[in-house]
Amino acid sequence: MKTETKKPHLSIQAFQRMPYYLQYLKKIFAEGAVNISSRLVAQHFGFTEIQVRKDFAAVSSAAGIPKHGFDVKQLIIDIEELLGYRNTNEAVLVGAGAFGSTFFKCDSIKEYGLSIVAGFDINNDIVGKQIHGKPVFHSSKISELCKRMQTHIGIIAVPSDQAQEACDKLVEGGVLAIWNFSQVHLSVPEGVLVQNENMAVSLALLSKHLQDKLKKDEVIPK
Amino acid sequence: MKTETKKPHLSIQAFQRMPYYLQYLKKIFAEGAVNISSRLVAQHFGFTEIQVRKDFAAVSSAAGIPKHGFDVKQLIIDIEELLGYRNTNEAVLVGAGAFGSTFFKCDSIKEYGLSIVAGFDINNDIVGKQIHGKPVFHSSKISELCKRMQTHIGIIAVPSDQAQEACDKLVEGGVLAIWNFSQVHLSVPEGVLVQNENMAVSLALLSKHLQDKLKKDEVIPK
DNA sequence: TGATTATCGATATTATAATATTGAATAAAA
DNA sequence: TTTTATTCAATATTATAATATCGATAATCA
Repeated sequence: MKTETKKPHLSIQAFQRMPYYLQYLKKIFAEGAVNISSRLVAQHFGFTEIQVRKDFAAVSSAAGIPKHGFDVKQLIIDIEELLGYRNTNEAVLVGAGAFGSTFFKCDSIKEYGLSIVAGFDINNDIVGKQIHGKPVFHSSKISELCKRMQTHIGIIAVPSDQAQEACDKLVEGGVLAIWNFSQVHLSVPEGVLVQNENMAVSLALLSKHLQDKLKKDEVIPK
Repeated sequence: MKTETKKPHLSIQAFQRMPYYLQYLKKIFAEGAVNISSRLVAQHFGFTEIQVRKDFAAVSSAAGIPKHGFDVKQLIIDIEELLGYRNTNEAVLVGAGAFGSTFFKCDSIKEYGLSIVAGFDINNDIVGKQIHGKPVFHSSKISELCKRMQTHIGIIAVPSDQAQEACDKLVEGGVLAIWNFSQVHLSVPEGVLVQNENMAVSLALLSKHLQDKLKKDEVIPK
């Protein structure tokens, strides 16, 4: 009898932990592990085991077994399914300069189901050329080409003052998800997702921790 | 009489919004704005005005004035102070290959108070050379040189299977904050911060949104 | 076969963050 | 000077996520 367990709600936070679980599970599976307990997983990541159990319960089709733990292989299948690494998504890149063009040669992107099919830029030195085998068009063509190619993902790697304009063109071209590497907030209509990758935010967190730490050690030296 | 307002607690979420506020405030200040109301800021970012007021209250030394709003210049000063953009932090880069070396030429990093002073790698083709004027040493020297240079920030840009080892060496060298671009969880002793920059996580979020969106539009076409 | 123990799932509690409500303050207009 | 519109601050509420508690289950061992 198949006990089709109703999956609990998966929070955004939990969703973001999934790639980490997946990477770890794949590693221990390759090393021969068949079962894994929530306690061991929790120890590895520094989480609580309750959290790990809840996370697994929210994605897994098979329940854990007392004294045995969870089926590693099944978990891998379920998480890969959830993350959608199977189906490949096509994306375009806006801003193919020094920073942006690194995306063309970045292999790990492919691994996670993203394929960059074209680049756009306003610099005439690179427009019309190919970078790592991918064509670079002028930015004025963004909407037109996105529509024609049915592309739904856009990567923004242009300077901040050009980001909103690039974003608008992508949206006009039917793009539904934007990976934003500029440092500005992007306004988009409802239904379009902006995923921000903001260096300034990360650096602020690093810098704050460091300042707090150094100040503390100064006052209370061991 | 100076009303020294006791600042409310600043949540991590709120802290991460600060770089966005700062960028926006600087822009409107350059355009001549002296005061700004929480409503306008909220509109720009798609936040609620209550949230904006709370965020500002948590960092600003000056309260907002009814009918006038907040002093733009004062906010800029307060947020810059909070984020620590004034003082520069020195960092080392582990993994100076195709991806890692882009950090050397990345200008925006400097702007946010980070200066990369050296790189490390295990590839003998680049060890001993200079990339964009910065020396690249062999990875076996990480701890030793970090100690000598008193560096407290490390950037990890090596393949996943080498990340934990690199991390350990940095920690041994006295590094207190690690910017992790690998896709694995890093174990560190208490007191050391790991800031993850995980492409897999972002791509998962993008991919999920897209799948949900496309599936929905398929079922309920407009 | 029965006791033991590791591990699970479900429910309850607490912590954190976002939003709604209310009343007060202030600049500008009447 | 009084009124009005706007915007603020403080408190209360709700939403979200993390953690703690407890009873149940299944493999192991006596």
